[in-house]
Amino acid sequence: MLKVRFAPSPTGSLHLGSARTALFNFLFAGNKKGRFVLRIEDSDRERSDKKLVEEILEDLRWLGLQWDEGPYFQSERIDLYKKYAEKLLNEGKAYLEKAQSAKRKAQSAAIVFKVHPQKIKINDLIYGEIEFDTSVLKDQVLMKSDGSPTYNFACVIDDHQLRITHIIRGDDHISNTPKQIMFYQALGWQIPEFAHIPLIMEPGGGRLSKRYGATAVGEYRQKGYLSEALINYLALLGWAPAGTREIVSLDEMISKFSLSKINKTKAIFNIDKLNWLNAQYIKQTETKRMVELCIPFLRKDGLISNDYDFSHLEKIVDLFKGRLKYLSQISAMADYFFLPARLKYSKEAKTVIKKLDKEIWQELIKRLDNIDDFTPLEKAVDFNRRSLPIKGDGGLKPPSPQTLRERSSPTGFTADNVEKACREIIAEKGIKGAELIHPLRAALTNMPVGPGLFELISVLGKKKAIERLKVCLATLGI
RNA sequence: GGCCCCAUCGUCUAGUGGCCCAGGACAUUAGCUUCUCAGGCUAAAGACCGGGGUUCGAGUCCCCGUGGGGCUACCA
Repeated sequence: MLKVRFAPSPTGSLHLGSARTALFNFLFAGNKKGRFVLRIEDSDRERSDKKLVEEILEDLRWLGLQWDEGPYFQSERIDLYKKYAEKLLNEGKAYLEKAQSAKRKAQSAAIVFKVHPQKIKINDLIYGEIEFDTSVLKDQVLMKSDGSPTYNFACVIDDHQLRITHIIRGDDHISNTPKQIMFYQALGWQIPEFAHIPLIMEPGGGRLSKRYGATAVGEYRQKGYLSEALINYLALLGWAPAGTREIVSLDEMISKFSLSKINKTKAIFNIDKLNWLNAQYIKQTETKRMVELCIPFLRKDGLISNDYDFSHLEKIVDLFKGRLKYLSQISAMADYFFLPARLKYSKEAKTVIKKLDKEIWQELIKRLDNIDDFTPLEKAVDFNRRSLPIKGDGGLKPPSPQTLRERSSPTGFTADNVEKACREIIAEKGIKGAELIHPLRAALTNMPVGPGLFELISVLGKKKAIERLKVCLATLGI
């Protein structure tokens, strides 16, 4: 049975580079119908944090990288490491070394592995043949004097015990491989296959670090990246499916995945391309799901409360779906749909608004007001019948006129009708479209940019639109 | 310093000796679309690190140089 593992250490949040390592393990296991094991390398008690473990698990689940087995914790397996270290000690393959410094005086001795000179050759599934000479290596500590195992030793014991067949990890571990192979040899264990994947670098060169920007998966989630987009981007960094398509689903990646297609070159992280991919995914996503994804951001920014109107949100989100790079942008882009009429305008907005004559403003309000906001009654009844989620039509109570009015679809106040009204004024007053449209946008949104104005007004609704225009004109003394 | 790894447009990559005067994507620039921005569409610009070999033929194989990265902990 083919088995791989992902073994993060909880000394920090899940890093993008680690996430990519997890992804490649996941893809390989999926492609080969093997098992994907999760192991937490928390043998360094001082630097490990329980809270971070939970966070890492959550990030992995969010990414859709569900493991088949585990998580195992190294901290719970100390006896195991000790047992094998003592075995090597008894066989004369390791020796005790008394602590040198005064600081470690009270502690017991470390168990140190005796390194014998030899040539070790590995056949890396990505890099190919690599040869090492162990004569340049110092003797290796197995168990520290505080009783905890060193990384390389614990790693070997665990990978063997867990029957890991393929070790896929970052290429910063290449130099650790010969050390680990010596342990496998000394213990008489079968050596697994190795595949080292290149690290992710930051634009200036050097490992991707906080200096550059967000490096933790959680930060991208919080900013409103879709997990599919992040996965897609990470996969594309160092691996390319056949063909020229860039947007690839997780299932497709699994079926097409192959370790031999992974590049040996380290890849530089590029936020622009991630943004582009994320925008593509946002555009593709069904509006209903987009609303659900946006709700937490709108709530966090205090724009909606518990009793939001889902169908209205759908219309708003639809307006911005094609313009978002990531979800958290929605609040700043769409806040005017949620906030009360504006009393303060930017200098630029004021200037634009004042360019339109008072009488045109008045005419505009009149025309908008003349657009019928409600569906004829019969249609409204139909609409309600279809939309009320009550089983068995027979038991349906006729809605009150009040409910009917509230629930009726505002089919009259459409983008088309709003545009018609505006175009009429434009034609009658002999002005250019932009001369009316820009001030109107500024008055309604205080923004120089945004979605198509007529659609925007339609979604804003007749009542709100007119109220805002009136408040605006009063405030600016027009 | 020692050991190990890597090297195609600014970035991610395709390319496994002839299909490559090197293809795609992001970013950039220009045009079109339009009420703005975004988007969409079209086009342009842009790379085989350098030097030696091998071969009829090299981005592709070998060597050297240069550059980048990793390891060199009782960190993982």
